[in-house]
This record gives sequence, C-alpha cells and structure tokens, in this order.
Amino acid sequence: MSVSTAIPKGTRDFSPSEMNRRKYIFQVLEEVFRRYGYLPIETPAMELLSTLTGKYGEEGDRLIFKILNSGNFTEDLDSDALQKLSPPALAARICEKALRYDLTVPFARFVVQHRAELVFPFKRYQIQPVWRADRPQRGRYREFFQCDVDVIGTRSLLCEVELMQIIDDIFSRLGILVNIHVNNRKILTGIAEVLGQAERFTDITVAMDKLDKAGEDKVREEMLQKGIPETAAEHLMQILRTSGNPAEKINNLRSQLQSSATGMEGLAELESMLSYLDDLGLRAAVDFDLSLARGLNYYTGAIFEVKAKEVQMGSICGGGRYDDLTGIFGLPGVSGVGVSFGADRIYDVMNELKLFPSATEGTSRVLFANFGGEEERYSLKILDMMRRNGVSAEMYPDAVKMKKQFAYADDKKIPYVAVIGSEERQAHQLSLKNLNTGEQLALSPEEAIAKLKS
RNA sequence: GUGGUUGUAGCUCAGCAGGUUAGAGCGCCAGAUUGUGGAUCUGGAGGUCGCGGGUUCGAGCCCCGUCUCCCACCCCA
Repeated sequence: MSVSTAIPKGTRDFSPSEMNRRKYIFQVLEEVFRRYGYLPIETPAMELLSTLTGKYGEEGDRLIFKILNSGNFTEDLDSDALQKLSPPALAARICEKALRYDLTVPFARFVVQHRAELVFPFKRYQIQPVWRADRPQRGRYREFFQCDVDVIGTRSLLCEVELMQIIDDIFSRLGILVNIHVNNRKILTGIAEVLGQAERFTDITVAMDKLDKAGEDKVREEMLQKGIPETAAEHLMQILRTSGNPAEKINNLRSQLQSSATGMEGLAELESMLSYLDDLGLRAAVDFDLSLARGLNYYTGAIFEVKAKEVQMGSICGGGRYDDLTGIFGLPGVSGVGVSFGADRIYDVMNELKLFPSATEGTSRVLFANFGGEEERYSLKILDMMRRNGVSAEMYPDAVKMKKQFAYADDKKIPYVAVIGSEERQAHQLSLKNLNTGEQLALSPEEAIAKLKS
C-alpha cells in the first residue's frame, strides 16, 4: 500500500525541459527590469494574515490561503463560538499567518518597514510565487509566479510611461504580439460622480469590467440588480459607447465629465501619458479601454492590462498606480505604480505559439562515452579539462554498450559525443561526433574544445 | 461560491445491446555477431477498468453514493 503521488489541485511539477523554458522567460524579464534601473528584493512566502486582509476586495479576501496556527489553537474557543463565528472571523481567531496573494501588498509593507534604508524613488523588481485559493482552470493556477516591477515615492507620469516601455520591450523580445489596454481610475471615479452614484463606485466598475465578455444587456441587468437607478445605468451605457481613437475618446469624455474635477484630472493624465508614448513609438498596440476597471481595489490612477493577440487567455500582465497602499502600514501619502507579469500564462501562450527558441532545450554540449578501465580514467581528465575551459560536459556513469550511451545523448539532446577508446587514448585524441550531422572527427583535446565552444 | 464534464496500461484513447484469459498506438525493456544514436524488424514487461455499495447467474459497461480531473461563471496573472 503506497501513498498517493497526487499534488494539490492547481499546483504543478516542472520537468527539466519545462524549467529551461521557464528560466528563459525569467531571464528575459530580469534583464529588461535591470536595464531600466530596477533592483531585486524578496519577501517571505507567508505574511501575517492582518497584512493581507482587506486589500483585495471581498472576493480577494476569500481566496487567501490561510495557515492554521500551531499548537492547540482551539483552546480559547468554545463550541458555541465555532458555530457562531463567520468564516472570516473564525479564520482571524485561529490563523495568524497566510500565504502571499500578490507581490504588491508585501512590497508596500516592505517599503514602510525599511523606509529608512531605501533610496526614493525606489525601483524594485520581484519574481516569486503567489498563492490563491481559486478554482483552477485554463491559465489559472493556485500557485503561480508573479514578476513585479514597481516605482514608489513619486507621482511622475514618466513612471507610467516607463512601465509601458518595459511591457513593450519584454513582449517584443519574447515574440508575443499584444494589446495593451489602458484606463485611469480617476476617469471611472469621474463617471460615477457624473452619474450621481459616487458611493456605488465599486459596483459600477465591477459591472463595467464585464462589458466585453458579457455584453451591454448583462451589464445593465447587473447594475439594476445592485440597485443603481435605470437612468444612471442608461447614462453609463451612453458614456461607454464613446468610440474612436484614444484622442477622440478623450475629447469626447471631456465634454461629458466636465462637472467632475477628478474625472478631468484622469483624462489629463491619460492624455499626457499617451502623448509621451506617441513620441517613443511603441511596437504594441495601445488601446484606451474605458471598460477596463480591475478588481483590485487599491488602484487609484492609471491602470493597465495586457492580452496576447493570438491566444485566448486571461490577461498576461496587469497593474496600475496606487496612491495610498503604504498608508495602512503607517506611511501615508506615498504614491507608487507598478505592473505584474504572469510568467505562467506567458509560458502557456509561448508554448501554444511555439515561440521558445531551440536554445532553451540545451543541456551539456558533449557526452563522454564510457569504456571503463584506463580509458575511463583518461576520459575523466579530458572531461575535467573541458569544464575548466567553459564547456558543459558530462560522462556516462557506466561502461555500458555504445548504443545505450548514444541513445542517452540523443534523448538529452546533447549535440556531441566524445569517444575515447584505446586507440584514441594512445594517439592523445578523441573522436568527436556531431549527432545532428553525423560527422565524426579525430581531434586533439584542444581542437575539440575550440570546436565545442564555436 | 455556482453550473457542466471526465475518470480503462507511464501517455493518448478503443471497448460493439452487460457474457468467457480487457485492447490499440506511442513510450519502456531486451535482442538483430560483443566501439556509434535518432530508422526498421522480433520478442517482452506493465491494468484489483477512480473508490465504496447495489441490481444480475454474470458489470469496464446499469443504479446510488463518494472522490477526482477538466471547462465555464465569478475574480484575476
């Protein structure tokens, strides 16, 4: 009777070839992040539950993985309390830790905690897994990597512009064609104000966000259900129908949102950002998408979302500006902006489109065949010499049939096999066979190294 | 949290109206004269048909329960 080899729902093992491809994505991200002046940090997998709750909206709170306290955690609970407490209240009593849900909130906590040592504006990147107790499906995992870049400590719109450049840079390097959707929470606030429904902001944005997926009727229906007056819903629909290129949309909205100072400010910000981008000329298509809202309720300014053009998949990158995320940790008035790249979805997209370069398959450059005895000892020396000269090399550990050793090289996609039998050893040579072309040459160790490094 | 779907060899799946020792392809292992792979040929190993119960002379196939997988909604990377 053996224990099941199953792993928790929504988690995955990664094979060597998958890891090679994943590493490739991380390398590209990291290289670009560094090129724009961002530096790495890491934070723990778990945070105090109180650090995380209340930052992601009601839905988000439910999806936080909580960690049961150690010891006798029911000690101060009578059975009555167990029955009566709501799930969140009970969780607060018996769980003081939780797995991180994203990297932005831990980052805000980090900034406040280490503010004395940091140089502001602080630019950091962070590539770590996060956990969500969501129900898994296509492109959705319970454990996945986020790759965040954020600047905190400045309100400059140049940061938004820079993040857009980073997004453009990364996806063009990876070869993924994308649409970048942008909007501004202030514009959404303005719309809610103009509708006379400022206090229903969240309900309105949540409904609006579904526009492209569900359609007008469903959105209208949801709003009425949430108790928003029909006239306001109708007015919203009219505003959402604003069409044209970004500049036209902005102009059109200006006349509609005149009475909202916040809304006008959002439009000005967006316009300014887009004009910088016009100068810089991004490769990706940038679309002002009025229905883009984003559920994370800490965003206050610009918001972004990136979707792959050729694959049906949720967003592969998203983010925005948050004005007061550090406030709750005791440092008010510090504005930041950042985006998060979803490495796992990017992987899925690239896999589907076969975008991984063949170099990511790589392993050793050369396999030394093992003949055992004196030849084995001699081969080991040459092998060591290869490694000291920067050639990734390995020797088959057993002196088994050549057929089997060659098949191993073939399976591992090792391009060369070095054969050193008694003849080669006496001649101080090795037979180097290229498995792709079938060509086999008798070379000195030095010549072989030169060949393998080319 | 809501709705739907799936569960047979390591993988992808067949399995006729319930009837004898459950199949295929791929993969794996071993050979085709002992220093050369990816091809071909030959042979072989491997399954308590998700789990529990029921109906039946008899169940992979029917019924009930349960778990699981995947998909969609919600939300998001």
